[in-house]
Amino acid sequence: MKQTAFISTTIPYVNASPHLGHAFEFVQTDAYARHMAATGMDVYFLSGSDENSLKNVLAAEKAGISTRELVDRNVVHFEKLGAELQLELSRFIRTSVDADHIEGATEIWNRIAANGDVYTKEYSGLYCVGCEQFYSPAELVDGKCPEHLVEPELVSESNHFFRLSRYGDRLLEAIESGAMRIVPETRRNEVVSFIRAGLEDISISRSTGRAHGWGIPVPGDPDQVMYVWIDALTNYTNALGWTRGAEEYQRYWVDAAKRVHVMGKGVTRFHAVYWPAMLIAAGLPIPTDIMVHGYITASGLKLSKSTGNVVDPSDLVERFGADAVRYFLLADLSPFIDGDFSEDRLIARYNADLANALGNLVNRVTSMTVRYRDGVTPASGEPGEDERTLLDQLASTEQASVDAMRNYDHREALLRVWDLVRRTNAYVDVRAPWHLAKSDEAESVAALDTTLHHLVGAVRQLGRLITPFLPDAGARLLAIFGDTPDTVPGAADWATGVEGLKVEKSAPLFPRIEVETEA
RNA sequence: AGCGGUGUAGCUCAGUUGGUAGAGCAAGCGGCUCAUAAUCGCUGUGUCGCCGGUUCAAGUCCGGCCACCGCUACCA
Repeated sequence: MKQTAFISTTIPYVNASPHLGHAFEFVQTDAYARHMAATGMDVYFLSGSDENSLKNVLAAEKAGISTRELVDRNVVHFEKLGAELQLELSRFIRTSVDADHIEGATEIWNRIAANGDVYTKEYSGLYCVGCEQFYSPAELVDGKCPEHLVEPELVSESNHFFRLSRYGDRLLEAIESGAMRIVPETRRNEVVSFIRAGLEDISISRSTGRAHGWGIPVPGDPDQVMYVWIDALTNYTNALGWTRGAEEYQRYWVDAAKRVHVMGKGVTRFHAVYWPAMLIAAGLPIPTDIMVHGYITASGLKLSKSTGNVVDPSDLVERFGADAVRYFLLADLSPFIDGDFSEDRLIARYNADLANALGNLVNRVTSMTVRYRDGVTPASGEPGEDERTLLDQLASTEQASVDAMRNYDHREALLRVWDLVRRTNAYVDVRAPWHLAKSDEAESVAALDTTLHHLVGAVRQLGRLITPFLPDAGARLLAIFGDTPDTVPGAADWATGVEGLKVEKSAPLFPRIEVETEA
């Protein structure tokens, strides 16, 4: 029986087009999901869109269209980006459309209420009419809304509150016992100190009027709609159909070995505090892993529409391909802290690692196999010291890569895979097959056979190892040998099926990206 | 302000429990020709942010300082 796992991205607002940050989270999460699957787990990978936000309502009004229209129009860009980046999604959930989401959010609300954790309270705050949102005094600049530069009004409203204050100890226990792991450490520290400072209850509803009638109604209170905490966060379990007795919920949430949420640093608290507290209140299992990534700047500047510093990930995929974009995001950026994007860096990475190191390796190996052995991988002779060195590298690469991914460090994992790429290129030079091919002596013939056998074996393993990160490239590489990711054995059995593999000369896996140099 | 973190080769970063500073990229030199002008080997005198302390020995522990970043609630 396979172990099961659940993993999710956050669900972005769809009030604008996706930017590179969304692509980063998508690709990271996809790599984690594929890697877990590659290690034998049965994985459910969820993404979706947060459509009930007031921001969408305001964006629609500005555009002069209905909220429904805006949301339907924008969500397409996100789904399209997911497809372009080759995400292996189990589902893309839409919070304003999907009936099981609305049902699930309602049911969670009822469960929390039944647990005595919902109550009504007058909430008053400083409200900016222009922004249509409340500000805390700390957020104001000279007592004024930073956006509109007007003093906000003191507005009161009766809201439903969730007794978050009751859950501090249980959350700390979950974190400290390791039941809920927060990665990286620094985010964990932040969460712990936040909880230690004492939790206050949070408002979980808005007046229907203020929400412009957009949102999921609060059960038994038509004057209120659910606020984002319950509405958006519950998508994770709702997607699994938990209110409908769905087998998927049991399998991928309750019985799962891992329940992983991947998110940007800005929403850590909601996922590491509010959400698990609600789950505990509702009697559902809490996530096992909270993975927090950083933000991306572009050429040192914050991504922002106002500065015109926008990087459109779809455009990058179109120009450089999904492999190049995925590789840059996964190999060049830290999984945990802010990173910087520039086209130069993407191209440099692509050319150095994909085109030169790996792509050329595949090319030289296939070329030699075709030239010296008519494209049929020979049986190996007696392996020697050079082969042992190569195989040691294969074993340690496999292990290091798995260890790194266990800690969500995709950059480290790829770095280690490329150790094997380099080692394999070095092996070619040490063995110099082109010299061996010049002699008909039995010894040389056997040495060449042994060399080609190990080269094909190593390259095939590389195809398997890169597949979770670069699914398309992995598949294309393996196709050269008539393999698919499923037909390649693990590192320990690398030699299985190598003898007799037919190899055809093929076009370069990763054509170099040529940059015209300025005069 | 409180709490947490970062500051290591031109660039991006590793550096377990203290023991003569590392990787990749870039750059230079040499080799090879199977290969996408690719590849392989060799090459770094780096004040390990600054000052002081502990120690036979500190990037690695302690104190102070400087710079930058994150969190401190209903705001990605």
